[in-house]
Amino acid sequence: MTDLAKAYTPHDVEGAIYERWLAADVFAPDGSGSTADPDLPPFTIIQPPPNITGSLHLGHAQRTAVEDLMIRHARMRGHRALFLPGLDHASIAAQFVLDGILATEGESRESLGRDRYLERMREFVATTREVMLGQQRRVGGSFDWSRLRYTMDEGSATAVRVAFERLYRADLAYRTEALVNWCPGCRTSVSDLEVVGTPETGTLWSVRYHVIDPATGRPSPGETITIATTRPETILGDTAVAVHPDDPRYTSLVGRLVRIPFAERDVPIIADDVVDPAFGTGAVKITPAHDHDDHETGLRHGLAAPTILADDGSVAGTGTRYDGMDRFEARAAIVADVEAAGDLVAAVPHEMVIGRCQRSNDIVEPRLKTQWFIRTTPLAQRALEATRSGRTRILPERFEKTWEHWLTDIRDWNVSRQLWWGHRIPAWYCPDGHVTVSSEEAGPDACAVCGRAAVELQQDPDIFDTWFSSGLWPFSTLGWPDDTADYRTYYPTSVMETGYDIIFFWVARMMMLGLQLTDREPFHTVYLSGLIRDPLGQKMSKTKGNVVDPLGVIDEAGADALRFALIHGATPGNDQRFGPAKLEHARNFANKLWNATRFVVGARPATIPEGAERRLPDAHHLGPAERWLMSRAAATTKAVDAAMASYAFGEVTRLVYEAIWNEYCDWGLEFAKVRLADERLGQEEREATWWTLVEVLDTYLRLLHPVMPFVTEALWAALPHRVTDPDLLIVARWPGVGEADLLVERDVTLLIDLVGEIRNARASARLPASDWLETLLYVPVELGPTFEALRPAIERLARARPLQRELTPEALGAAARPGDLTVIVAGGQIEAAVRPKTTDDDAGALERDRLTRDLSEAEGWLSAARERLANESFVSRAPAAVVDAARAREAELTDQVEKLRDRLER
RNA sequence: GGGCGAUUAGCUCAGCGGUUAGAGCGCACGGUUCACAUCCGUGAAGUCACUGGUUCGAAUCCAGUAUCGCCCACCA
Repeated sequence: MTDLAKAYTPHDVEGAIYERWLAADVFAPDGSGSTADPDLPPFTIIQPPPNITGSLHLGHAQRTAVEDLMIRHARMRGHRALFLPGLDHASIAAQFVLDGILATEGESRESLGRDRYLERMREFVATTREVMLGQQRRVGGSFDWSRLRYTMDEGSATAVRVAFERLYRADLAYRTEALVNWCPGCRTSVSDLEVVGTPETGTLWSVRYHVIDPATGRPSPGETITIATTRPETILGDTAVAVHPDDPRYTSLVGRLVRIPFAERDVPIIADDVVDPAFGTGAVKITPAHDHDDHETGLRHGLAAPTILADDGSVAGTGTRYDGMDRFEARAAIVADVEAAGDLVAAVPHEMVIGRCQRSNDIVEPRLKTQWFIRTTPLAQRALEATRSGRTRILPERFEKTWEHWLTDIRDWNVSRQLWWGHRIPAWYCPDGHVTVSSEEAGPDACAVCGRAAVELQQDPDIFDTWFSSGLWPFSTLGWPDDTADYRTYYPTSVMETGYDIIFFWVARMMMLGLQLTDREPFHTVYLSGLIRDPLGQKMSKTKGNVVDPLGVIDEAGADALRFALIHGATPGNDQRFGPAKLEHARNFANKLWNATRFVVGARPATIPEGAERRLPDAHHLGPAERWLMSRAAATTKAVDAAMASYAFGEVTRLVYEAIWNEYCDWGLEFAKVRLADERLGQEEREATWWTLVEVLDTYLRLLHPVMPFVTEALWAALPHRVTDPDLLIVARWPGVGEADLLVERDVTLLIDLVGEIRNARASARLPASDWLETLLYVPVELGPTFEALRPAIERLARARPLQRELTPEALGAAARPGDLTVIVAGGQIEAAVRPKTTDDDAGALERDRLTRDLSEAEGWLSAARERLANESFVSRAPAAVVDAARAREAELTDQVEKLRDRLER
């Protein structure tokens, strides 16, 4: 049982509660503690698996908070809610981390060799994996830990092999020599997505090539063609010079040969449309093995494509003195040599976009390699159909445009990586070059083409892009390719929540692979969160040192506060800044809730025994405040349901925050305090009041639970429960929408306004806050019963006592004295005269100031309202309800102005 | 070169066709009333970036402009 005598300390509350949930086995949808209704469809979220070598950052915490919110809501609604946790082996990222550690030990990938390196990686990963999992627990994610998965576990390995084999058989995976993005720093190819275009100022060198005299086969004196290049080292790989076919400057040279410096190779001058005559010199060197455009050009013209770079980015195989130099060293040397030869025509600064490796920041070199590719166009077509048909929805909707654009122009996906940590590509090659793809764990028995024995086959040394296994995540985690019970029950999943920054990397790949391999959309909704930024709006990064550790935040303010802060005021797809102010706001809210509950529990009338079974408040004994509370709870529940249905989670927190703080605590508890202490009331009334507080608080705890699971669970335990309630809030039912009582809402709102106006009048006149002041007041007959029921509370909240009620406005006017403060609520529906203990000129002047201010304000609104109603089109075209409301408003303002004028003239 | 987003109170952000545009923080003034000073009360503070248009009515819809940010793109 939660000890409410103590002050709220999140740390004490949270640790114990997670253990209770685990012990009760409520996380698994089929766990012993589940209260799910098997007739309802299941609700599944497969969490984007965090990197196994990483540590939790705010982005992870946000992800878990949002996903867990949806999961807990679905669970309370009675769905079998599966929140499947996982870890990603993060091939290249993990190797990057481990390589850094090895470097400090004087070791390297090469020094260890593949087997020892992988052994070392497995040890490393074994130590890091628990860190991330423990952190996910602290955030409060209600994961089904019994279904924990890992992208390098056996299930994933099988899924990867089977997926690849099926793609191969469907001719959607192919092996070919192609230009790939090579990162010399990482010694692997990377996908187009991992190349980051970086604007930089380079140099555009103009170099004179010598044209060959066909008669002598030697450079013709005086005949040259000047090419422009930003990468002079690639001269060594040139196999042509291209000009535009319609460029008159070069027409005569087309078809001639030109000598490539240093390489001493004579290559043709060709004509091709790709050349822009206006750029540079209008003549382009063609290096088919190291440039995307040139590669295409080379294919069109049947050019050779010599590779001039080694894996580490050094020049190799050119037979020149540059062999062995790093590419940038070679560049400098070549420029110097060209200049020495008198062939450097110009060198001008040039703004350009350089492709850098997302991981190592090294400059990526296009390079020819024989690798595996996924044929994406047919897959993308199906993915596009999924969103176009609405079978899968992307939120916020605007990202569908980005999605469309990318999938429409998609290029084939290079999935081979020359790394070690990851899933080995299940392709074997026989000495004759035949390819055998097999999903068998032990590999094929024989070459699929020529039947050579397995011993003669060599497996491809490469591994898959880490996103290949991630792309299978929604179904590989549920047992696919086997037709398991989990797969049948929980696939397709429901919502895929992730950051918009990996929509292509991951979401698109899951969609493409999911549709191809399972024939279903892997989820019906993609919810894209924004990124978390620091208080200055900068992206959080280790190098900037502005990364916030969620665990530190949780230690300080609690996971509930962290979750609330991350969800409150955020909208999907929009970045949000995160700082101490938001966290403090959230923690204060948790504290408020704690104290409110403490009050309710402590306010139990003595006639109700401790531990009494929950009772619905007896409708006959409810006062207006109680009915108001119940009606407001119904309205809030309805609004929260609407917000949940539209994934407006920031709106959910706003609604519940306001209902709890500004309605329940500010007014509900204050009204109740008076009524619970009112000796003139019967036992039934006092009990009904208390049961109302319990009932409404119970509703709000349920509504808030998905956002702040720990504190709500702890507090709920301190409230009496219904017989049908489970032991834990996490598996309790989401509240139904109760009945609205609009009449009582209107009346109570008026009386709340009255208290506010009296307080305002007193504060404006600078009367001591603690004074009880004699007050005369007029309340219309129809409001009478409500007023009388709340009179003791109004007296106390307004510190207005004695409170003398007059029967008519005229009687009030006659009884009021000069010096009394004038209070007019809602155009005079309620009026009051508050009598200061002493009158002085200062107070009188302040009072006149206030009334004058009120008057001019009211006059402004009134003239606006009249203008509006004077507009013929408004009256005839606007909906009747709007016009009626405007008329009522005008009438009210007219009264207000009249009364204020009257009062000021006296 | 395309595309997207943002621009609302001093700051951080909600709101995205209907009376007087909201919150938190900050600010000013006042509070030791038995849930909470992680609190309570009162208040000040905004031509909703700009220009046009649609509409009875626009912060909200449309078009354009400006500034900032992001994504995509093979011009050497």
